[in-house]
Amino acid sequence: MLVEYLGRYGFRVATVHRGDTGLKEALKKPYALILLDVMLPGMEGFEVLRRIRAVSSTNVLLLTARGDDVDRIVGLEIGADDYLPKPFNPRELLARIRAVLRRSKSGETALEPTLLRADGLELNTAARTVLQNGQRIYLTDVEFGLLESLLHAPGKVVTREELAENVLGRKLHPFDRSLDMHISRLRRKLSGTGMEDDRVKTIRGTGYQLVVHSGLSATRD
Amino acid sequence: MLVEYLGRYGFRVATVHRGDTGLKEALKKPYALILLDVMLPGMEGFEVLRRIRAVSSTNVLLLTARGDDVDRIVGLEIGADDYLPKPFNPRELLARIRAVLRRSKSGETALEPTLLRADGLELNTAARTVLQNGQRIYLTDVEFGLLESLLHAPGKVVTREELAENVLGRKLHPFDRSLDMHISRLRRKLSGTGMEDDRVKTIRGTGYQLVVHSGLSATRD
DNA sequence: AACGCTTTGTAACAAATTGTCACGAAGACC
DNA sequence: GGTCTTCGTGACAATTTGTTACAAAGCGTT
Repeated sequence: MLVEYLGRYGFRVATVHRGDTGLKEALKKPYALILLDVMLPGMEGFEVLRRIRAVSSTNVLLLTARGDDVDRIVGLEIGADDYLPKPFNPRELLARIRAVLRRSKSGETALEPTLLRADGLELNTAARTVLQNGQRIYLTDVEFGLLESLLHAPGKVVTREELAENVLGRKLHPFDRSLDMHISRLRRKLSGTGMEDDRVKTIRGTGYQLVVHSGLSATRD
Repeated sequence: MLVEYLGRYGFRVATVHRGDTGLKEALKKPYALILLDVMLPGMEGFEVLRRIRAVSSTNVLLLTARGDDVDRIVGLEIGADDYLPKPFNPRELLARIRAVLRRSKSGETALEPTLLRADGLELNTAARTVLQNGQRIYLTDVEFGLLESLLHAPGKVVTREELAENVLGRKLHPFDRSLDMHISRLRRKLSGTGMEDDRVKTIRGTGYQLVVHSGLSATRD
C-alpha cells in the first residue's frame, strides 16, 4: 500500500519484510532514504538502525509503535533522522520524507550560499534571489523552483515530470496545466528586459531547457 | 503537569513542593537529575543547590524566572548544570534534560553556551539573547524558538510542521494561524533596523527560510 | 497544402495560502 | 484586586497557485 502511495508521488520504493535482509539490502545500494519499522521479524529495528549507522549515514525514518515514546527517544538518539508513530496518515509520512530529504540535500552544515549561474542569470538559493544581467527580478516560489531546476543543468533538457515532482511536489495528472502556466509566467518575467528569444525553450513531448548562449558555469562560492 | 509530560517520555519523576524537604529527598536517593525551581517555599532554590553541591554532584537543572539574568549567572556559578527560564515550553525542557544527561554520561564538562550566527544575527541559546548587528533585540519565547530553529540551518527551508512541533510543541491544525502570527511578530522585530527585504522568507506551501546574504558561520564557543 | 490529432501557451477566473489587524484569554507580577 | 505581557483566534486583504477554456503551434498523413 505504501509502495503504491509513494510511487504516485514519484518515489521508487523497494521493500523487504525482515530486519536482517533489510539491513543487507540497505547496505548494498545507496538509497536516498530508509523507512524502518521498529517492530519486524528477523531483527529488531533498533539493531538494524545501529548497524546501518555503524557504516553509513543514509537517511533513516523510523516507524514506531503509537505512543511509545521510549522507542522514539532511543531511535533519535541512535541516529534516526526522524520518526513517525503508527498509525500515521500517508500525507504526513510524505511530508516527513520530504523534510528529511530536504535537510540532507545540501547538508545541514553546508552554509555557503549556493549560486547558480548561466548567461546573464544568477540565482542564489540561500538568499532566494535572482539577478538577470545584474538586475533583481522577483519570482514566486514555484517560479523560483522551476528556474532553479533548469539552472541546475543549463542547456540540458529537464522533463516535465521531473519539474512537476521536484517543484510542485506531485505527479502530473492528465489534464494538469499548472506546470504550463508557471512556465508561462516565468518566461514573462525573464523576458522583462526585452531580451532575445525565449530563454526557456520547449522540447515538445519531453520538457524544457534553459537556453545558453555564452559560456556558462554553475558555481558554488 | 510536568510529571505527566516527562512521564510520557519515559522519565520517572518524584515531586516535592518545598525547598527543605526537596533537599532531603535529593540527598536520600541517587537521582539522575534534579529539576530545581529557584523560587519555592521552605528554602530558596539557590540555597538548596548550594547544599546539594556541598555533598553531591548530581545533575541539577535550574528553573529561573524569565529574563532574570542574575539568577542565571548565580545559578551557573553555584554549579547548576543548566538552567531554563520560565515560562518554558515542555519540549525545550525535555531537550535540555536530555542534553544534561548526555553530557554527564560522556563526562563532558559543564554547559557551553551555543552561539548561532548568520549575517548580522547572533543568538545565544544559553543566555537566550539575540543581537542584531550588535544591537540587543528582545524576543518572546516563541519568537526566540522560531529564530533558533531557522538559524539552525540558515539559508535553508524549514517546514511549518517542523517549526510548529519544535517551537509550539504541537501539531498544526487546519486553521491554526498562530504560527503565522509569531512569524509576523518576529519579522517586525527583526526589521527594526529597516533592513532590505525580509530576513525571513516565506516558501509558500512549505515553510520559511532565513535569508543569508553574506558569508556566515554557526559556531559553538 | 490541407486535414486531423496532440501538445503547449495563455487569458480569465476560482481556490488556497499567507500576512496582519484587532481583540480576548491566560498567566505573571505587583 | 489591577496591569502587563504573551499567545491564540477570527476576520479580512493580498498574493500565489490551480483550473477551465480556448487559441496557437507542432507533427504526421494524405
